[in-house]
Amino acid sequence: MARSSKKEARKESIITTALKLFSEKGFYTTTIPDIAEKVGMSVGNFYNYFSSKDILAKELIMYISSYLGARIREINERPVDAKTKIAAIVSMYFEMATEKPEMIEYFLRVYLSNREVFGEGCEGMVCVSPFITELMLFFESGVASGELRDQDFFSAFGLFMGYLGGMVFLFGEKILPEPLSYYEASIAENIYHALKAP
Amino acid sequence: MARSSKKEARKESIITTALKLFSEKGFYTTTIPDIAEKVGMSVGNFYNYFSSKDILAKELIMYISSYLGARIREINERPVDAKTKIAAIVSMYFEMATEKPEMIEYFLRVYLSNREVFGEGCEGMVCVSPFITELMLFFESGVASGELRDQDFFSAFGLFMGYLGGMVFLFGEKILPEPLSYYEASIAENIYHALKAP
Amino acid sequence: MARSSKKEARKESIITTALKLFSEKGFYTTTIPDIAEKVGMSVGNFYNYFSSKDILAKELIMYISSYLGARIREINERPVDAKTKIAAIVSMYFEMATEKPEMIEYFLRVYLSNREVFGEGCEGMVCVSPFITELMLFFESGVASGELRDQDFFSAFGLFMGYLGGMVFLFGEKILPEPLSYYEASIAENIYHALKAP
Amino acid sequence: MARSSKKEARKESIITTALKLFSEKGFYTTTIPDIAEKVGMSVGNFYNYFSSKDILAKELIMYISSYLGARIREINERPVDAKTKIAAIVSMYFEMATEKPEMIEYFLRVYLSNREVFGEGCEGMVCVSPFITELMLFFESGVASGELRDQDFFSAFGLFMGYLGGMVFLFGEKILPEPLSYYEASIAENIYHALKAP
DNA sequence: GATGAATGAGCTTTCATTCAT
DNA sequence: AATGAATGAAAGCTCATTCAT
Repeated sequence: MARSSKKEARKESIITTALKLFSEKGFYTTTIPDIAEKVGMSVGNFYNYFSSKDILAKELIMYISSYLGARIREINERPVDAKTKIAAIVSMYFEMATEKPEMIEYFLRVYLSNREVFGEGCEGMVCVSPFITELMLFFESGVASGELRDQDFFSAFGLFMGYLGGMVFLFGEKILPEPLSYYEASIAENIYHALKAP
Repeated sequence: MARSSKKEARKESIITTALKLFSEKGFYTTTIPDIAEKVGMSVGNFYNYFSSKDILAKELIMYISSYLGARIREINERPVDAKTKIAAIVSMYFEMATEKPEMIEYFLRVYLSNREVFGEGCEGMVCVSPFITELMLFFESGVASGELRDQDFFSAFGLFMGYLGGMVFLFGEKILPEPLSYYEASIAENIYHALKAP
Repeated sequence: MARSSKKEARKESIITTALKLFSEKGFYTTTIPDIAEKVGMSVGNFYNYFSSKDILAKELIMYISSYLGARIREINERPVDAKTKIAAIVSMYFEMATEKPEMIEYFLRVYLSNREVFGEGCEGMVCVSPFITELMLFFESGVASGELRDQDFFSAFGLFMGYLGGMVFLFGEKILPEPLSYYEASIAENIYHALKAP
Repeated sequence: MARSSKKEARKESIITTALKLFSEKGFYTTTIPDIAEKVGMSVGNFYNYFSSKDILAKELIMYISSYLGARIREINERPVDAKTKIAAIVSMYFEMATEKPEMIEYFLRVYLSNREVFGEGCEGMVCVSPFITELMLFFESGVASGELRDQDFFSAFGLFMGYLGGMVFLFGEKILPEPLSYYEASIAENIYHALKAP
């Protein structure tokens, strides 16, 4: 147990480090030696944990998707109306982008932009399904309760993810004159207006 | 004159080809030999037109930004209300994404996701300003005429670009069950609801 | 005693497995982890039995040579003429190549083709002497009895081993249209004609 | 023309060098840097001539097979009897093994012993057919003229190649007490006895 | 005796870029 | 303006071997 838990910890450590490096420097400009060195491990040993760079990348996106999915699920389960949930999701997303920017940056800059890497094994949205599923549940329950307009799911999903992603991009590029939290309220409002039932 | 116009044509040909390759295969997986070969030119000669791969990448994004900016300007100049303009912009954007996907894909997958490359020379939004400027003009005139709510520009900009970009991503990943045009109306409506004055 | 016999069994198990893997996949493309895994043993423990990959290789060839030598000795001891012995040797060799191909394949593909590995410790024919010695005895007794022409030993030895080895190669490459046994008679005849006294 | 002939010369130089190194040190223990250095070329440039180590290996065996085939064809065309041709082939083979040992050593130690490498692209005997074809022609014409016994081709082929190969092996291992030429006559005689019509 | 994580040197291959022609 | 051979640094990955447990 000491054995396996130590190995588990080391694996976790690679995940954290790789996430940081990939999201900061990009997938192709981050090398395995970079990662190994920052973890404090030999290059050879890295491959005892992940059998290739691509496989590491795929495990990372699944890790992130589960994490994000869990955060949204938690919001979904609250006994509040859709408007409040929207605000909570925006707030949570921006908080993550501010405090753990690696995750969202990885999602936006590595996962979405490097098809070649996530090709096989991540067809469609498999690698990202926990997160999408939760968003779908949120939307459907809002429609069911009559709060949200019954529209195509992808129109709604694109709005949510594109909008939030776009803001985080602008933030990451240091283009926004204010911190993300500054925009929270107006964005939540915009989304609510866009989705609410007439 | 014949001289320089031939050179200009050759340069244009590199731009077109590189755009296609970068947007299809990504920046790092496209090599200079790839580009040169497809243009029908030697590798050495390529460097007579662009002094490095990075510089080519930067010229490309400026080329795209000008093109997109011009298309929006043309819409801005029409004597119609903001709601109609929104519909026209969405329509134009999706038409481009469908017919000349290279441009928008390049913007989303190469420009937005490879900081390292566009670092110096494209600080802030310089490389993309023609396009942003036009969007800003659209928004300001809508506010001035009382049609749109007076809100932070970036909240509005992020909505526009993030939303449209997100949809094109989903389309590019072949996740959308319908063609982009199918979503046009509902997306324009969502944007209008999000931005309109109360 | 239980101890050491268990160790002996484990060592035998490594030998058998390594023989199979080396002869199938080649020396350099077979790794110690490959062997250890197939034996059901840890990599570290492997080194308690053989102190290096090269040493394992050398022990294998000696193991094979002893085995082959013993089979020929047994034929040598039969009270029959040289012609019959030739047939018996050919038959035994092909039978082995058909039923335990590892041994002969190892001899042909690993031992004969990887000098670097068998360099020191196997100079000349030390690692293979039991087998050669027996063949020499066969030849000398045939000459002594007047059945075989008195010629240079190596001319005769090369004929024997080269011919049989060549056929097994062709067989291993699946080039022979028939099973080895099909050629047995004509090959024994060819060898006999080549060696017999005028 | 100057261009391409210079490139051709450089390619020839790689072939010669690689042949020497592979046959001396083995396929896996010879590295691309080894080859490049000995040719006086950068590692990168090597790949402008051969797109992989495996492909180099395959081109080498075809090069050798053509060469050997041509030498045998020349003998086949002489207006002499089969016995004389056998002597000529043995002599030619041993001369090559003595003066250009790389070729025959490569054939024996690299081609015959590294299936993995010559797998696809060299199925059956495609990579070696010019040489085999000539030997087949020799044999068939000997049978047609009534000089040689009509037997299975592979029995005869294995005798020829195995025997000669075996001798060269012994020679390469420095096991033969005499130079190859010493054995020439007796070997040609053995082969003739083995193959001749009764 | 047994484990398997860890090391580190080295391998094949790639590619932006240069430069003699 | 045009060619493409040449460079060299660096990348991803492998593997025999060691060693703390």
